[in-house]
Amino acid sequence: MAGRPSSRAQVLDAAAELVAEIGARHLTLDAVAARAGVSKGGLLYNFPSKESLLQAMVQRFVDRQEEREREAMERLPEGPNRTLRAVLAAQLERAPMNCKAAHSMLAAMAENPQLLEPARCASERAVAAIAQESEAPDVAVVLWLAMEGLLLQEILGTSPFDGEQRRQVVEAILRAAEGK
Amino acid sequence: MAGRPSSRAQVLDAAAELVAEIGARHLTLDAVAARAGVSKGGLLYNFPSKESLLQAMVQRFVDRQEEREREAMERLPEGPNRTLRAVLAAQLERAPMNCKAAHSMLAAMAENPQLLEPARCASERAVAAIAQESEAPDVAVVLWLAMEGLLLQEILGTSPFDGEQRRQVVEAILRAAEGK
DNA sequence: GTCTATATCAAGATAGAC
DNA sequence: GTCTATCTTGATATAGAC
Repeated sequence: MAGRPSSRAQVLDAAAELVAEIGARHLTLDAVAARAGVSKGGLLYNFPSKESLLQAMVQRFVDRQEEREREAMERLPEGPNRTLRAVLAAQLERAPMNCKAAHSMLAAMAENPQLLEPARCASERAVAAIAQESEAPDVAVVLWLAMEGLLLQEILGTSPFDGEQRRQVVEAILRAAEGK
Repeated sequence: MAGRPSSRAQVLDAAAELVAEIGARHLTLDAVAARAGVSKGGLLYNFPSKESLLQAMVQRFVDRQEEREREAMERLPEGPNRTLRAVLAAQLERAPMNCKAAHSMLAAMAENPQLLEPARCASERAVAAIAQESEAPDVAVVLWLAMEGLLLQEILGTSPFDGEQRRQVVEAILRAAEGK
């Protein structure tokens, strides 16, 4: 499935970057090809249709997200809400605006809302794991939702927080997850 | 600015409904005109460009949201976090899937991310009001974020909750806002 | 103020050479 | 596996009648 790095990775990166810059509706195969440094023909060899490109973008985003969560899980000390803290750390502790990849979701949504199904399933898995391990499942899920809210707002560009405010909010979420 | 009801309201309703059904990228002027029962020429008389239509959609969404918040504010008893509770009630206590109007945001975002600026400003106002009245501003903002997360996930179609789970989460958020 | 054309162009996808 | 055409459609916007 992920054989040679080839142009595939380049194309997926280019597409994700472009959405953030020009809006999901203007994400054209021409623009993606140009940005990725391949021709439209070459692009369509790897992804036979625009939908298949968007599908791959969503899948890669979900895969990477879960990988970051596993990594965070391993380096975190034991304690209550370990999974929750891992998910929060994995998603929150990156530069606010460094979430270009997340724009993949918007492009997919704009083309065909059903393409986001893999993301919905990933959320289901995350919430199930978080709720199961927690002594206060409701609180844990609310904290997970707050993180999602912050991230989604940043993707949409509607976050009302400046850098310092964001830092404070993130702190508050993480603190609550530690049970303080 | 909002002179006669004319076709404007019909058009805005039709457009918002359509996004949810066919995806932001397929929201065409033809489709909007057909759904609204006007011709494309008639549509373009009211909204001289697609962007101006989307701009109006965003503005109306924001206005209605703040209006609901004011209404909720009036009917809520005094007590701690009154503004927060009003905002939460206004946004959460409607049918989960009855948020067609919210899809206006996605259509605008897909066309031009800058069109969401009025929404960002509205969030800024909301957060400022919520934080100012609260004795624990950080907690209040986290709860607001959780609500935003739930709503945005529902708009995107990535919410992992079924009806009963959603009810529970909403309960948990509202309870926390009451300081319990 | 609303309609019916129609000009114009952008974008997805195909065909076939290299 | 990547490229350069090219076909075809669909969508924005304009012009001008009613």
